[in-house]
Amino acid sequence: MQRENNMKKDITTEQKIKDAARKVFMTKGFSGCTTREIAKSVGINVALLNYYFRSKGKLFELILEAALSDLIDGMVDVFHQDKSLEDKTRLIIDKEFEFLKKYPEFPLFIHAGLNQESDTEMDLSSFLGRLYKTGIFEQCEKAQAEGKMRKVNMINVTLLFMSNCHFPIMSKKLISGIYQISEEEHENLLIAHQEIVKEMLINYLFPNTNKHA
Amino acid sequence: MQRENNMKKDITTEQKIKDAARKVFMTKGFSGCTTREIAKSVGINVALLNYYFRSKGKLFELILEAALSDLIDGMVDVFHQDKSLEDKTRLIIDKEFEFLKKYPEFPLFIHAGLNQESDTEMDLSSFLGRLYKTGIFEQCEKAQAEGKMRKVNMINVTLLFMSNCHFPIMSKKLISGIYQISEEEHENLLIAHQEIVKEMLINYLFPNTNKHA
DNA sequence: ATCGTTTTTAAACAATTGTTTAAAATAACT
DNA sequence: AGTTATTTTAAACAATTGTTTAAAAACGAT
Repeated sequence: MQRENNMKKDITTEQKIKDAARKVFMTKGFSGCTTREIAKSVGINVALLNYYFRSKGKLFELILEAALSDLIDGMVDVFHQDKSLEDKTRLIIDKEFEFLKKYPEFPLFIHAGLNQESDTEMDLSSFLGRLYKTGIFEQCEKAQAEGKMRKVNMINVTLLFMSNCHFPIMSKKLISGIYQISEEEHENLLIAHQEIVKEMLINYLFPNTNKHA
Repeated sequence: MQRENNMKKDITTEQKIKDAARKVFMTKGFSGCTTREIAKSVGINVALLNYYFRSKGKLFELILEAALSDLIDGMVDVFHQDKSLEDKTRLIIDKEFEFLKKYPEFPLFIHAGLNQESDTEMDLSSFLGRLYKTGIFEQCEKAQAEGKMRKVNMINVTLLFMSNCHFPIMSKKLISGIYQISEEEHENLLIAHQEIVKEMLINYLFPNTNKHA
């Protein structure tokens, strides 16, 4: 009965901790930060952190799982719409770039987080069901059977999308470090890249409907 | 004069530490491991670690820099050859996949490592020169002027290559977790993906010379 | 063998870590 | 009001952290 009755300060302490933990974990990683750091950023005592969540690890697991859920949510939102696969492709790339520009630490956090967990392997199987329910796989199968979409395994398709959306964001330091470009130049780079990825993926996945140039 | 005279046990202690540190840092990250853990894996005392390298941070910086150098080396090797851009494309993708399958932690280590350094921002400018000296940029410029290569900024090209080679490897846990596939299935997935990436990038970058299907 | 240098170790350092305990403050309920 | 349950805190906990100090061991040259 911790959640039901907080109408006044509609942001509960538990939620405040989660928010702060998310921010800190995202930027510094699990072992890169301390519980005291999180507590301080909320303005509470360290012990309160273990009062709500049992341990640092449990809290981290919670944040990571929520982040993964957000990731799937973004895809599900688009898949669920009544649009052509080409439109969905453009839409999902735009949404992904927009989201990731806002939270650039997201991809690195996810992957580093999944590799950190030595004890409990996180169960990701539930996410597949949510994707299935959008009907995206059937839509692709149908398009592939009709020759409108290239016959590529859906896991490979997923990989193509994620690779070309997530990596450009997470490689900011490497790319701008090697090519010696400013913050602003990197932003423009990403804007251009977003269009490149859209065209490349559409050309590759739907070659027949898009013979141009 | 630490290096010159070790003909007997041709692997010096300093090098043994570096090797062990590389392995540990790669899999656990900077703050995910301890100096004692590294020392133990070498079979030496902790103090010896600070005797050769001044601190944990210094050692990490060294390892990270070496890894980045390896990354560039792989590209330089291919760029330097006397081959068509299409051939170089295929070659570099094959090499990259081969290398990354051997060291799957590599991409995550690089990016997490670059984001860790709060104190000293690593200088990556030297790498650009090594790429320039291969003549790859001129070769691309010429091909672009002749209409043989799509007019895309070279940084975007770099991004396309790295995205599609590095991300598939580093996302292993996420992908095989969501799609519930085994180790072996993931290996096959990567083998298929390698070909997909090759075809997609060549089709996109060299559209005129490769109109097929 | 002996002396000086380099390499390696054991031990200790102070600081920080995640977590727990017990008490205080706040809120809820009657 | 008073009593109970919930929330929050201060303090302490044992363990671990990166690093240093001083001594020992191994080595090289004479």
